[in-house]
Amino acid sequence: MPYDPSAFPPFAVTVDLVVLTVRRHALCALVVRRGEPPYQGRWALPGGFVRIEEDLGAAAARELTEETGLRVQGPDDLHTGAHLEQLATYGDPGRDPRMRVVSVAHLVLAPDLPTPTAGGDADSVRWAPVDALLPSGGGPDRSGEQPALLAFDHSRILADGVERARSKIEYSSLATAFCPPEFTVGELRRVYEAVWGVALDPRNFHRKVTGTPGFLVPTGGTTTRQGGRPAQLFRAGGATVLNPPMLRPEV
Amino acid sequence: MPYDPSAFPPFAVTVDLVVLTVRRHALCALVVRRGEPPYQGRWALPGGFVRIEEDLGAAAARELTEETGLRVQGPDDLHTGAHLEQLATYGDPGRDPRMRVVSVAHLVLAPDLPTPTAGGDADSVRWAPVDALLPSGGGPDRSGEQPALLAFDHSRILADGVERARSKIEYSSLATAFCPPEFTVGELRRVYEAVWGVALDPRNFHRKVTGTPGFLVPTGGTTTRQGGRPAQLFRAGGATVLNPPMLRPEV
DNA sequence: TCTGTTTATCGTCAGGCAGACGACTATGAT
DNA sequence: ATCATAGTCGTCTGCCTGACGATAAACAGA
Repeated sequence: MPYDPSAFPPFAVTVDLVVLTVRRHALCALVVRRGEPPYQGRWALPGGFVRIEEDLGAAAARELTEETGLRVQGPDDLHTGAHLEQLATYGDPGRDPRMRVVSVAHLVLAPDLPTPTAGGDADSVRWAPVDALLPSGGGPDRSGEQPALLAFDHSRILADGVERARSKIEYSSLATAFCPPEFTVGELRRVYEAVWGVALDPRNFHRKVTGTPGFLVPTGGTTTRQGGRPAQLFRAGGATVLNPPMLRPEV
Repeated sequence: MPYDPSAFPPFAVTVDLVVLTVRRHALCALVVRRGEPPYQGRWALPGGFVRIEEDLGAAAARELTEETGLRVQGPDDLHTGAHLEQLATYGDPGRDPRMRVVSVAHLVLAPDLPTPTAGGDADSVRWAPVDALLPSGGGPDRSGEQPALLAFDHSRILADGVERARSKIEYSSLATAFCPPEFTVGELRRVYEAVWGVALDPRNFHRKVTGTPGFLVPTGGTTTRQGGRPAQLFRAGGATVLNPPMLRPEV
């Protein structure tokens, strides 16, 4: 196809955000309530248009800050900000009834936060457990599937983001992105348990994470904020890949 | 940000294709020679504009067929066509000097083919070993890095696609997408060796792949097309994930 | 025909790692 | 003081993998 600059079809390009955190032993996603049609009053993923001179990742980081006040992890503050990565792009011609919109979805993993009411109005943005947003999260049996709870194709995007997070903490140290800068082995285990929805053996988990070089770095301090015996505090180490991986239990 | 349909910035949306195959023990990518500026005469990944009423995956499949004659694996012909999946989206404002182009890159894994001269003119499209296209394929030492050989940011896209293929054959049965419909264990092993650039022990490899349920299904036939003792022929089984995975050797 | 070469396939053995689970430690709550 | 809670250290067993020996079945060439 010869190049014809005057003939390219114009698209709207947006970023949508799957922002995940762990609150009260549950994996939660950030959702905003739509104030206008279509899907008025329904919950949706945060997002917005990409500006004409803006990189995709920068647009995602900007939308994140605008809607939640979260900052993205930079090269400096390696253990404070949230982790952001591109997830996938959704461009079905019918996904937005108004016009042709191609949305570059991004995945954000953030530690638990007081409450996400930074940019927009307070009660139109909130954390929702993903189990409530994706009812058929279980097996491959899709019979009796409920209609999607989220606007547009956002249920699909959320499901893809959750699955990415679930698989990525297997072979990377990304689970620490859900934790505060200093955390205990038990807190990290509860992250895995919430994201995977399973119970893990505390002893085997402790052996695995403390035995993986570069995963955890002890800070020297201890804490009893979880009750029980004081636990050592750790920071995330420099390792980004876990080899061998921490496989989630089957069945 | 309130929605304003008359104010969204218009983008051009394209698909770019990382088409990989294994030829003569080497991982090769499909490249086309550019006939017009910018980057006239340079090699680039195949691709083109997404049509205004066309899904992203459909656009990728269409471009693939137009430029190579390859057909994508459908639900019917499960073992003939090529595997296609979305790779990532590249939208840096400066990636195309002419205008703002957002490219949704796709990854295609195809069996070795006679020659890819279906659509365009013959000598402007060819298979090139990825080692030649990505000289610094080795370690993290990026000093003395050569300028990119491919046009635009296509070297980056190709590198991402190659890395995706290398990691994905670890934990999925996708390596069979590089093989003809019927293949031997040795041929499958040579695929792994070419993609990873390593030598694998034939005995351990044979034990692993034949012992993974659902990976390979014997057809009953044998072949000597590789020389030596006749080898059993297999088809790809129904399994898509390999558990435990086939980890590539370290070091 | 015999021998060497190539590829395929089966076995053996030792080390590493994960799951199951016992035992002990150090806090706070009652 | 006792209990409940959570953390940490060990043990044992079975599975998987890497290293490698041995055999089998074809072809090429002397």
